[in-house]
Amino acid sequence: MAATQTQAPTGTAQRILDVAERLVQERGYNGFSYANVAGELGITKASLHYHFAGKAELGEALIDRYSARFGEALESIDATITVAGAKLEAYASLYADVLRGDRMCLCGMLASEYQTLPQPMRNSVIRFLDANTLWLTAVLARGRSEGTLSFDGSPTDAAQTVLGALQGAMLVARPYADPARFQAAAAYTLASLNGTPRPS
Amino acid sequence: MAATQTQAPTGTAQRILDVAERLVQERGYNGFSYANVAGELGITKASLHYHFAGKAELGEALIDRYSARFGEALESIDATITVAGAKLEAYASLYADVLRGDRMCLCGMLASEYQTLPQPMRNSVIRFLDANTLWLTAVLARGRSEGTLSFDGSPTDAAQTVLGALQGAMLVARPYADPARFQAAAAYTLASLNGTPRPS
DNA sequence: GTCTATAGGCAGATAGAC
DNA sequence: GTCTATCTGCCTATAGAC
Repeated sequence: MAATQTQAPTGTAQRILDVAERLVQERGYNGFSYANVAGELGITKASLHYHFAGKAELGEALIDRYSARFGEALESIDATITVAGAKLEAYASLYADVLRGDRMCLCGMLASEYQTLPQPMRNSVIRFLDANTLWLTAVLARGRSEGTLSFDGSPTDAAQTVLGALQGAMLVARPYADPARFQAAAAYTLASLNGTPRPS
Repeated sequence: MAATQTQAPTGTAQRILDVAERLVQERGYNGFSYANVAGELGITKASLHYHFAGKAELGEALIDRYSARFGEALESIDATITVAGAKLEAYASLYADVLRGDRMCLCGMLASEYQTLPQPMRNSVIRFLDANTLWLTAVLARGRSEGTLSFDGSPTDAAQTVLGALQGAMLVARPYADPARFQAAAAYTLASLNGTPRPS
């Protein structure tokens, strides 16, 4: 806990992660290079290798930090919102915030490149998707048992559907640079979970 | 119409497109190279440049052929299926077929890489998405006016939601190499459009 | 239409000075 | 921690022979 860092508010490693994260979200893991990151930070490629052994290690650190931050956001939702439907809206707005910066979800982007990723990065992507699915599953199950949400089938299937629908809504909204397109799809998806059970 | 081609059932250009298409669907536009394609076909990179001036032109040809084939599939659905709900199921099964080959939709993959694509490819991706949205919009509007489908809001919003949900379902199913994951999400999405109007 | 040969550039990565 | 210098390899692309 010693404050050996007096000059910089954030260390170099953090700034590297910040720039690389944005580049991956915008261009993909196969669409950015060490030269891009170094150029933006005004340092050399060699310096990057001091902080992250290689591109694969940087990529792994990227996902782990992103997952941790996302996990905190989910905990924050759980701590401040009790109604299931409102939790889902807060969840969707996390995605909307990402899209507003013309970015794709980091792990949605990496999911598209999954087959080209080094194994450690694959594992981290799966962990992110699993964590999100689990959180959504819990919210959906709770909401249905409380009678505020309504859907057929298992909560897990519904959770996977919601996760996919939000990721896909970002995917197709980005070429149009139109956040409203995401908003409409997100609202539509969540609306299908509201209300009383459908008549059979 | 002269049959100057006697040996090969399909020309070299077609086989280049076949291989490149699969590679882009599996690995993305930034994840494949001329060397990959040439290697699989047993020809040289230089030969590729005879058929396609550059990677950008190959990419454009890829999308245009894919869009044409997809358009034919949609026409086939229109010609053989009359019920809106069944049309949507047939549409979803087009995606399921793609996913079964461990592939992403070509244009879903390219949508993720949109910001790195040359302009002509961007235009072609947009055309694909627009064509799909238009087709879905017509099916959804017809289904609702006939009373076989039920949804709130504009048919266009619903169409964009369905398109995103299916693309996203492929996106998140692929890391798990689990087509059932897509099937569940697709079924769930389409089911939300069925039945009688929800009670308010 | 396919080849060999090669250009010119950028990729990720390393050694070693400061 | 950051630098210069350099390596090796792959990338897209072209010229020109066959």
